[in-house]
Amino acid sequence: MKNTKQVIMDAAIKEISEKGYIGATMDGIAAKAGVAKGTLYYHFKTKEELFNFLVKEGLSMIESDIEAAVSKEEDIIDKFRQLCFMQLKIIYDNRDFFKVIMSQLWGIELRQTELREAVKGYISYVEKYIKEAMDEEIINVEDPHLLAYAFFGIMTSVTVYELLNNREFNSMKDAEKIINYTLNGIGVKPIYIMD
Amino acid sequence: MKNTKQVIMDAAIKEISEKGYIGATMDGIAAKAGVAKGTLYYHFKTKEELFNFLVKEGLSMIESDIEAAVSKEEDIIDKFRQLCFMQLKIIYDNRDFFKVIMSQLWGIELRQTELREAVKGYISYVEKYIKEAMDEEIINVEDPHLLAYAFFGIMTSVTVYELLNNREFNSMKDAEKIINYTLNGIGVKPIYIMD
DNA sequence: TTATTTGTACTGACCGGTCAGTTCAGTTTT
DNA sequence: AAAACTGAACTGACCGGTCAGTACAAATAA
Repeated sequence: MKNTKQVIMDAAIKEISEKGYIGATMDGIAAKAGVAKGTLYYHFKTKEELFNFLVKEGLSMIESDIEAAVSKEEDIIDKFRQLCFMQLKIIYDNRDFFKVIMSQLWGIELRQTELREAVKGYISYVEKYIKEAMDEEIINVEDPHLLAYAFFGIMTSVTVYELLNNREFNSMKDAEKIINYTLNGIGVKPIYIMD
Repeated sequence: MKNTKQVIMDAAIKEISEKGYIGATMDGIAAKAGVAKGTLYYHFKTKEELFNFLVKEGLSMIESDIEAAVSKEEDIIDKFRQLCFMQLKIIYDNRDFFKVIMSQLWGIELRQTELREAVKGYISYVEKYIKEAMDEEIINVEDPHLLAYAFFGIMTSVTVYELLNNREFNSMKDAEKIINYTLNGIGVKPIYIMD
């Protein structure tokens, strides 16, 4: 039998990804988890606590997965490639979790501002690699901070893409395309805009 | 005196951008609009109807604004530049509306699947321009469909960026950078990943 | 024994939606 | 001109359903 806390968290991710934080009900989560409502409150004091725990767990899991894959590579180009690829893969594999993040990123409630801080931390982590790649002259960007966000945006689009076309995202192949666009751009020849 | 329906819609955008659709209350919207709750129901049958109306209005407003700016340009390069720039500008200028869209894009409720269809339509509209730019050999992409989504993702990141750094996004300057990355890429030299 | 889980029943705050009534700028009647 | 009427816009108290969280006695697992 699986760990109850984990079962509850998976159910919560599913429920919240479908209905949003407020729309998700504790009864619904209990039903999806196949446990009694009391069990939820045995493991988590409140709905809010369940949510915060789930976010923290999920993000740190993702970060360590990426770290593991990236640090394994020796070559800096391979590292950067891995970073891009792993992000796409993990987001695709954890679509529901990512939907939870995306849907809860925008408001002014405490849980949302806290979530944003957590995401900010994650983006900084990516930025670190961008800077590293810059130092090694693999890539060349004027504003690595802005780029880290643009990067995050591209990742987002994967989930949007899959959601809007409900066709399976071919992570291997499509990741390759996106990495290619990112590195080489889409312009036929360099075009400098406005100055 | 301003049009009441418009006042209500502005208030609703503000409220929903802060609390999400379910978190937003009709009482809260009424308070923000400075009208009685009954007035809301005089103009809109239900909360859902108010939301749908607001989304439809907002998206079509954005599309026509972009269309106006883009079609004004003669040169195809200028058109593409305008498309990029206008998207960034409009999203930045209508942050709250965009937050509403982003927070409601993810669930399985009817209003959410409908919203996704609307956004899908908008992305197709952008894709049309990408294809046009391809035909004119301004840009070169293997998969314009995927690119249109990546494009959408980059736009997203603008709002995330501003939200996470609560610093003003310098739309003119930062849009330029993003357009530049998009066209030229960030790679120092072409790198072909995995094959 | 102790920790965990169950299921039922309950509470009370909150919120979408209702509706009887108000306000008031016109319009018609006398 | 004064009185009576109309209808669109608006008001806010109220009702009914929903749901987070509580309570707890009994069962099961470790």
